[in-house]
Amino acid sequence: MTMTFQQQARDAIRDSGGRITPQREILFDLLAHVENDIDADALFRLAAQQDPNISLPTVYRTLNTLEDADVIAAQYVSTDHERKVYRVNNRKNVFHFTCRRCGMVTPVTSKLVDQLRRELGSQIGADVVTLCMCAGGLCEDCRKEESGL
Amino acid sequence: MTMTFQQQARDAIRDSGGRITPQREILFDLLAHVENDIDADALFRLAAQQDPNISLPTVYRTLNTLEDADVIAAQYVSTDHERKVYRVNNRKNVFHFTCRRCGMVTPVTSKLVDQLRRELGSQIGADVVTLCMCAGGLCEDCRKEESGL
DNA sequence: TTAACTGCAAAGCCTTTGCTCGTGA
DNA sequence: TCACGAGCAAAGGCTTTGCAGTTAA
Repeated sequence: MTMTFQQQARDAIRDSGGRITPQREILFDLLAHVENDIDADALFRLAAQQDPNISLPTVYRTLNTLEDADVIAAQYVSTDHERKVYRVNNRKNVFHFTCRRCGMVTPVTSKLVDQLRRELGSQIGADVVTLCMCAGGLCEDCRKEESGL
Repeated sequence: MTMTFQQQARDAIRDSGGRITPQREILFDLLAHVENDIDADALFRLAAQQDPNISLPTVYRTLNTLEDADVIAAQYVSTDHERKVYRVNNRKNVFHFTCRRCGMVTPVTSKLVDQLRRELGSQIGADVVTLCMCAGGLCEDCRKEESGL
């Protein structure tokens, strides 16, 4: 019996004493349909199409609430991590490679990530909930171009 | 024949058309002797002990220059990545676990990291230079305390 | 000489916070 | 009813940038 993301979100928020508002429902819906990651600003702009009065602080507050409730997870993606992105809590093994020359971002995945999470957990006795990884370097094309210089 | 970090830094900067200033020499020396990671502000305060006139923008500019030249690498450490830390380019397998409850930061290491870097490289054909990882969750003590609630 | 660097001050950028009004339960 | 959430505006915190004077090469 699977619960929709929206239901999970509502439950998690209510469980922590929070309330369900129209703005939050909009955000739950958007998050449920987001392909991969989304940052606060992009989410805000999508939400604004449905409710032009929604505010950026509301988006941030809702994202933080959902993050605290472990319904979504935050990661950094871009070359410089300059902005957080959020993701529904599944497919935690996907992370990103950013080419430092052309800036292209490639999603990558590896079974080693789960292995790493487990190893890490037993190493320090902690409960490793989030494992944020960002890889950087030269992509195949840029490597060729640089060696051709 | 090993080169000191200071020499590497000087060479890399000169190779890219940069100049060696007294401020930069101070920073090279400090970086060479830093145990693990250091953030811009901490480096700035150390440098200020040697030259009270050194400025934070100079520290940032030098760090960025060294990062561009691959002499140092930048990573994020704290729970929210709110600040970059820099590290001399070795011991790349060390990363950090931050407890989201007490905020304690534990350095961890794993052979899987190198494995992951290689797997990643062959997966996308890229040259994976940096692999920044940040783990988060509950540390052993906090886990006990939370379950005892 | 002259392009690069420095220090200062200010701007940028993302995110959070204070405050007052509104509203879900 | 009333504590929690929304919007607005402003503050925070780290990092970068514009500018005019200075300096390495």
